[in-house]
Amino acid sequence: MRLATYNANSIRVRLPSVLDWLAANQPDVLGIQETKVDDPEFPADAFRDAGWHVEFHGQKARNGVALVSKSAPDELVKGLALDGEDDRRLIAARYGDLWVVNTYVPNGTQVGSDKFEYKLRWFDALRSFFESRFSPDQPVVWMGDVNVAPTPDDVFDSEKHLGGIGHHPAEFEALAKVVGWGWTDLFRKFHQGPGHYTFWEFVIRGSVSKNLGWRIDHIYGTRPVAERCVDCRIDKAPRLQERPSDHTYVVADVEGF
DNA sequence: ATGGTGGCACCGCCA
Repeated sequence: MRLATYNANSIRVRLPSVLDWLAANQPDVLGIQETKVDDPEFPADAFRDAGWHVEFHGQKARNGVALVSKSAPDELVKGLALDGEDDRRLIAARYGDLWVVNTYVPNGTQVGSDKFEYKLRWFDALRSFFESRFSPDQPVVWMGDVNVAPTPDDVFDSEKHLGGIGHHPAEFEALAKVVGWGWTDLFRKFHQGPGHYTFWEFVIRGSVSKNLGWRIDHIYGTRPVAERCVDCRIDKAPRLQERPSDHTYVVADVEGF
């Protein structure tokens, strides 16, 4: 089973490169975040014409998530119950024995803002989601843009960014509470140390070649998944050099399922 | 170098 995650920052703009990547890499499930399109406008036919199943939960202009897969999901969940809002940041599906949860965690915009508080509450609601629906003993994958670089190794110049958005102790704590439910960071099972990033500063020229980045796109597995995970790697998006705002794919290979 | 880019909306907002 090959699993992958990708922040598209507009699925309509990235559609050709995503279809190329799917054909070349043949994942069983790809989770996409920031599709930025309302469901009626989602380019579903393009995926289906290429032989993929696709499920999506989006909105106009921002947020939005999708799951592309080789086989059709057996169960589907859309949205995270929070403040009675129509959440468009979570989509989850069961493929046989394996559940895959794909999330786009709120960015938070600015430390101390209402959006920052919302981000922290969103993490709390996500932990409740996992608690109420799954057991850490069953095979579950959680993937997506977590919008937090949780350790000094996960962002360039940690000292400079500590206390700022994406690298704040309150975010570390909120993410740790979710991870503490029973998740293993699959990338860190295989790679340690600094410099492994999935997203680069988009307003600094040459940020990609200077590796001024963040590791904010993660794939987690419960123990049954982590035990069978044989590789997890970062695969730079095809047009990354031209478009530093592109995130990259994170790919995990798991035996079985 | 306290700058700068990109997508989508709309005449700014968000990342």
